[in-house]
Amino acid sequence: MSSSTTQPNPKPSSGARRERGAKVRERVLKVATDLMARRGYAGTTISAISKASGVLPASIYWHFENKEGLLGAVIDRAADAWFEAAARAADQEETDSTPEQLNHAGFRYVFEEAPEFFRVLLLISLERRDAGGSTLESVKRVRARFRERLVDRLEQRLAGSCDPEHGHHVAERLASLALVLVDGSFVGHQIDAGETMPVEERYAQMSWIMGLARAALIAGEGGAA
Amino acid sequence: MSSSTTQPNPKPSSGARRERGAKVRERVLKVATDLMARRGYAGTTISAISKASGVLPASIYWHFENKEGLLGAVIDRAADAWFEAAARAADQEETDSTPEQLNHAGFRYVFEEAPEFFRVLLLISLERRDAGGSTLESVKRVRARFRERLVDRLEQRLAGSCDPEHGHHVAERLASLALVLVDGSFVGHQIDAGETMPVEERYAQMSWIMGLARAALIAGEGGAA
Amino acid sequence: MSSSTTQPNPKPSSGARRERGAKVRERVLKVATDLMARRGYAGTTISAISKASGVLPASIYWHFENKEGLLGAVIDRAADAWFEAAARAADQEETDSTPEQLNHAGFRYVFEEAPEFFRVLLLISLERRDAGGSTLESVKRVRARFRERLVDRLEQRLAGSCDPEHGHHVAERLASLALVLVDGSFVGHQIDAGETMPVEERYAQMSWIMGLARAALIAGEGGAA
Amino acid sequence: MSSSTTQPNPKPSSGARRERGAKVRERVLKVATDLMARRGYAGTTISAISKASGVLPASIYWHFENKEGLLGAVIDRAADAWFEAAARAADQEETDSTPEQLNHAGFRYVFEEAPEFFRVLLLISLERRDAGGSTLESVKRVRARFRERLVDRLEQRLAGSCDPEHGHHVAERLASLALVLVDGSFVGHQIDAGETMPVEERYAQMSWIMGLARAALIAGEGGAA
DNA sequence: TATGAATGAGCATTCATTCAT
DNA sequence: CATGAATGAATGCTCATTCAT
Repeated sequence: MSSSTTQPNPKPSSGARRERGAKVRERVLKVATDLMARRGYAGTTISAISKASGVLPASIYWHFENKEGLLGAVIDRAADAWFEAAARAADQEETDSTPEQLNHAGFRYVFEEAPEFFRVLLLISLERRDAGGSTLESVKRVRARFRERLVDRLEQRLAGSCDPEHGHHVAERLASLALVLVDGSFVGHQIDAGETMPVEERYAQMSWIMGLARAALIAGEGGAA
Repeated sequence: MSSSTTQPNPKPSSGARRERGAKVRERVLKVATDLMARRGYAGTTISAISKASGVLPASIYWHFENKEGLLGAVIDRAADAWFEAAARAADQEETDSTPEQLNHAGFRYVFEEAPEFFRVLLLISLERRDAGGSTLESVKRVRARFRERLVDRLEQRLAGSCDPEHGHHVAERLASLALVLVDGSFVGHQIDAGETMPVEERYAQMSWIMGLARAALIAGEGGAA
Repeated sequence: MSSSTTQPNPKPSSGARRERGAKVRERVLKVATDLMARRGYAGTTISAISKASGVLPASIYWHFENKEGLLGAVIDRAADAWFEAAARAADQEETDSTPEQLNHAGFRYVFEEAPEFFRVLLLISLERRDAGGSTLESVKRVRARFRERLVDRLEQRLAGSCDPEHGHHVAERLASLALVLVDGSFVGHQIDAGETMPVEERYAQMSWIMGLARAALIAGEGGAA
Repeated sequence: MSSSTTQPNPKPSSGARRERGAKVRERVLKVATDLMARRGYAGTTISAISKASGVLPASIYWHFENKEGLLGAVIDRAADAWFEAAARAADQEETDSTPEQLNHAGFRYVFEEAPEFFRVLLLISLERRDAGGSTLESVKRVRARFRERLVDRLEQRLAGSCDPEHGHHVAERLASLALVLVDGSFVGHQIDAGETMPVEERYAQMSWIMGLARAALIAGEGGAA
């Protein structure tokens, strides 16, 4: 997953050279992610990336086939970071008591420590809807995989509360809801920058709703679906 | 807010001529909204707008000072449309029974009939966060005003269910939640284009959650806030 | 001479109307002279003239056939002002005692009160050397006529000092010198804005040299020509 | 001052490649000087420079930051050429007998061989008076330095004719006069293109006046200052 | 691999000018 | 006469990209 979309010249070369090359590549990727997360794809120029990273344009083109390829790599990297955050959250899960509290660590990571990964995914998928290419597909894949993981986790948690079949259904509905809540909270947070609602409160709101929904679903009040 | 969209009669003048100008202005504005909603600000070129609208670039600059100024007009127009949708929804409200069902018409309008207004607001506020200028402020203002309206409406609806003071508090929390749900649903819908969840289902999900939250808040189970 | 080069629509019209039109024309001409004297012809745009004069571009085109025609009018006006200054200086001449002191009033007028007339002539003739058209010819004509006038005046003054034939020759050489001195002093003054040499000193320098040259020429030491 | 004109070896680098770049830069600079000297800054377009030099606009922008930056380089280059001419004239000075004859070679060089350097300095300083930026300052600096050089040279020449203190004063007055005469002669020559007065005659006139002024100043008849 | 230089298409914007009212 | 609107060519400049060293 992290071995990106396009990579024209990954010659083995001498070793130390290669390491330096990888470092340059990483620096470019970081800067590109930052810029694209703030200005979008079209608003981010190669020369801006060059200036901010100190890597000459021609060198950027040595590491990535073209701007589109660089975008692919940025997306892959964001996806990786996303799942890394999910994994990190999973490690702390043991201590959490209710399923709706899962991912507190992940939530904070995504919202506060490295929001550029989520931002870039969101922004790119809004901005490049009709620009042919695989970007939108990539984002969809990330989201689908994230959702699956969520469903699994929720299913395990619900194992004791209801029978397996019902459990799976409940897990799926909760996962969908979680996605909506995360998306909505993130967007709101990006727009108001915490002015109308601090991150912690957003998290609390989300947990609260997840709790209500879980209870309602287990009790059988499923709403419209 | 609706000032820049329609220019009734700034000067006595000839009439027919001015009218044609206003029509051109409106056509440009519509095309610009469409394009910016799909490609973002940076990705939308004046010449693309020109081609799609049939209005020459130089004429576009007669109607709008800048690309930036055009963006401002686009945002104002989107805001107007937004509140128009809200008003339209309010007219149908009488027949709805529960407060969480309010805005079904508005929801459908925004999600299906004219999603570009919401899209452009969302996209622009993500894309142009650090590009100085008033765009982000405009979007914030629209959202704040929308939220206030929601609070008012909800408060009226809750009048019978609890005492006024508590009612206001409940209305505010429900409004915040509604914003999160609308944002999240919209983003999800934009990304999956209805593949993983049809619009109706998204609306049902939202109503269901709003209902749960209302019940819980009235009962006093307020979650973390 | 003041009834300019091009004038597309001088319809007789109603009288009061015509007077207002003449005022507008004059305002445009004044602003155009100012701007062209500072930014040159190419650097002065119709819309800049419009903004500075409050006359709409379309109206400017009603008074002048095109930008080139406006330039012609500007030059004519500057020439008029130039000769007006010369005439004004001639009136005060009686009190002056030596021929080299003639034009003190004119000198001050041109250098301090209305330098834009000289400036525009100078600038345009440098700037538009190879832009076909009559501008350069106009400037040459002004200068030639000014020189003739100078020669006449000087000849009268020298009448008592030497025989007519010699007198004419001396007057011509003095006139040439005067032109060089005025040009050079003006250019220097425009560049240093009086910092290295105040206007009065420049005038004194010029008078001093004119005196030396007259004495030398009358005495028969004619230099190389 | 000569810094921006020639770029010897800022970095070790490949050599042949850089040399070609420097040549292109020089070609652009030459063409830009020519055009700006004839049409002024505003009248000289980048695409005109491109067409006349065979260098693509984008390449011009590789060598110069701006049109303004290009102008700066043009001015520096003109200043260099100016002092080069002065130096060339100084070499031939030994054979000249009187101080007023100094610079005959320089005079001819500036008036006939490479008048564009003087023209561009003159034209730009008239045209861009209120266009903020350092252009006017640059021209002032060039003129000041030129004047200092003149004063030095004249002082040496006058060493035998009068005491040092008086000599310095005389030299300063003669230098001021020389500047006026050169400016005026050049402007006149540019306007009439030698029609009313051939270059040689202008030079003779200037020498004659310088001789008269020197004699008068040494004799103590200093005019008004 | 990194660098200086080039390239051609495209960008936002302004130009001089015209026309109908 | 003045005004709002249009027009097409040009402007200064940046873009993504390539190439030779």
